[in-house]
Amino acid sequence: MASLPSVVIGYTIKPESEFKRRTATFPSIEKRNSSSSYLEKGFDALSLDLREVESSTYVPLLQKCVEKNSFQEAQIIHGHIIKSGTQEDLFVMTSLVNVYGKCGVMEAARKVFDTLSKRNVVTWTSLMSGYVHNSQPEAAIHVFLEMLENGSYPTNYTLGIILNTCSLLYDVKLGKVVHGYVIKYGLEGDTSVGNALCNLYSKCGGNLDSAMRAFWRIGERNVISWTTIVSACGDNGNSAAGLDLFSAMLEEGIEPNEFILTSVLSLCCTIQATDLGLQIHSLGIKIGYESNLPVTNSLMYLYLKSGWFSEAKKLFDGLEKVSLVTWNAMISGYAQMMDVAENSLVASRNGSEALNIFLRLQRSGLKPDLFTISSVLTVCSNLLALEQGEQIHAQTIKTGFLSEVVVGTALVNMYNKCGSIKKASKAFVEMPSRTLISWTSMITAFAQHGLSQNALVLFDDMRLAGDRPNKVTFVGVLAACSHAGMVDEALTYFDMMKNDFKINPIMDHYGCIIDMFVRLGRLEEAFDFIKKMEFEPNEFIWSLLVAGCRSHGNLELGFYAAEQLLNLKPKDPEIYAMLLNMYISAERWKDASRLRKAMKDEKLMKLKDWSWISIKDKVYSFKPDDKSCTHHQQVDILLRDLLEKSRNLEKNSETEEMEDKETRVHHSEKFAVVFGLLKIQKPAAIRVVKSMIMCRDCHNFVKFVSVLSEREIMVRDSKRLHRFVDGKCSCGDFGSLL
DNA sequence: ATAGGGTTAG
Repeated sequence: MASLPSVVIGYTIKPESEFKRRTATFPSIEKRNSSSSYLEKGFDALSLDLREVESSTYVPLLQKCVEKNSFQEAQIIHGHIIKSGTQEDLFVMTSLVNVYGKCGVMEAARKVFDTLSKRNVVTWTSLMSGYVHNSQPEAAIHVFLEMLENGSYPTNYTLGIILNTCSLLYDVKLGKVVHGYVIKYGLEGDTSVGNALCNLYSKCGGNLDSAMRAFWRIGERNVISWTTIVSACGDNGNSAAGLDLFSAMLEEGIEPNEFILTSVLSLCCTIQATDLGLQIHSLGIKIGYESNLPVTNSLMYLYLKSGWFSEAKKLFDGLEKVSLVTWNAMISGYAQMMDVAENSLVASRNGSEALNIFLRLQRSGLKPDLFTISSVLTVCSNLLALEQGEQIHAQTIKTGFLSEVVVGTALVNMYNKCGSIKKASKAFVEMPSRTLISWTSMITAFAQHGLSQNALVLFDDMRLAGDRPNKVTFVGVLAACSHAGMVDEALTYFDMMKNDFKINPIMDHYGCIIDMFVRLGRLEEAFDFIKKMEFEPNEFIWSLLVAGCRSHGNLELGFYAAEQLLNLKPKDPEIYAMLLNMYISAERWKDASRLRKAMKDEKLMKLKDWSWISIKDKVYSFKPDDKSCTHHQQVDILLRDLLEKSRNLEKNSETEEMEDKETRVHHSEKFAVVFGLLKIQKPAAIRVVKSMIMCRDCHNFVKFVSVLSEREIMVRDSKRLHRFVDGKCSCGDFGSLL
């Protein structure tokens, strides 16, 4: 490879006078028309009668094989060609090289090529194209050099392929050398060269402007040019520009095909331009792509991302054939729905459904790819289904997607969310390469587990590795400082983010700082910081302050913050319950009973309390005071026993509440945790997901159980993850609690 | 006869 540029330069450098920006004249290439009745009937090479085929039919027949991607049929036609003595026909043999390459069998393509007694530039170009098509850019370059040595001159098509080879190699430098050659020969306006240049600059230059320049220099932009620039916009984070270009294309009267429709729909998906997507859907129907699979897949992604689940399901049900992308769309769609589900029961159903679809996909005989795996791992993290996640991990070791960054990052997240920081960091260390997102995931994981020092060291490593942190990375870094109470460091990083990296703080950054002050009991400073924010504090910010004020006994500020919460979410039963508990612990009985009456009148007493626990491949869900579960009696006995023991232990420190503990309704997580104790063998941890925030009583209870049972217990509630070990919770008792 | 496409992680 090292010698390559000089060879290319050696080839291109000629006396100045020879260039003069002439339009290249290429050796004229004979054109030939052919037609055949076989093609109209739709053909099947297996039933071809050799005697009926004329040599002029071979080329279109082989063309059909390319469309059908049928290596087998191409081989049969190859047999016919040999028997009929047509193997000296350059057109036919070039087609054959092309077909074999397109079917992914480069050995066959090369073999045919090597037997040829004469070749022209199209034959060489076809072979190169085959190597590019099969991700063997080095081989393509090699063929190019061979071609030059053989005295053939490249055409615009050859140069296009060479430029695509440069894209595959991420070799912009070599690409620019070729670009120079293109300019000298005045070929920038050529469609295939221009398309390839546009592709080169967007794919590996990361330079949308250069891509745009190349695009607008094309004399006759075809639908491929437009597709290239439209997806370039998407790749470079300017989806809106891509959508504008698409309408510009329509105005130029160029008819869209399935490729540009899918590209443009994917842009709609990234910026959630659902309305525009709808219009494109109807356009697609109008011009005959209603049952086109890739277009339908893209529409499904769009609708699922927009939460239009029934539309997506309609499309899915209407499909006669599905592809892996279809399954992936459905799985990632269900995974996304988990995040926005109204309660955790719905979320768990979505998760189970996603895993179900994963099973159906595998039964259908298709092989999952890296996108499938990363989606399924995300589902496992949301379900806290460590066992399932580990199984997928094991499966991935076999299928070989483990080296993919996307999969590695999904593994880090899965292990982290399931509470296993050791396995998360093992997965991280084993990744062959890392992206900004991988680093960020691991930094955040360390921060969440209270391993602040590790998080900050990793942040330095990341910068040493040359990756630039973004706003999410800083959320992790600030969370690490907050957890460790490192006030000076936190403020330094906060300034570094703003000044050195020019990142404007988002709500989450303020959240970390405020959380830090709150944990330290520096409530006034927390409040000052809230007042300094350039936007209105959200629910998360106020609930941090409420939690801190309760723990540190600043009632006045606490009630103020709770009021702000109620302003933001006026009818939220969770906030009312929290306020009620605050009145009770402040012994403001009058306020408490007034509030309780208001809650009854407004029907705000009903909390959406669900918990669930995932064991093996099943998800078990629980309601408050649940008597419906399968092992109700055993759960009930053990729960009573544990409650009894915990009461004895804390008898003295207990503050009397209005409700009688004997008759009170128990929240769902108690049942889920006890069920876990019964069903999950030691020493495995117990992982429970809960739909609302934990209350103090349950928090204390689980702390106690973690001591008594000597088990690690995790409860992920609607606000944060609580990890109980030896009677201590990772939230440091500063998590917002009811 | 040679050129192009869709999903993705915090």
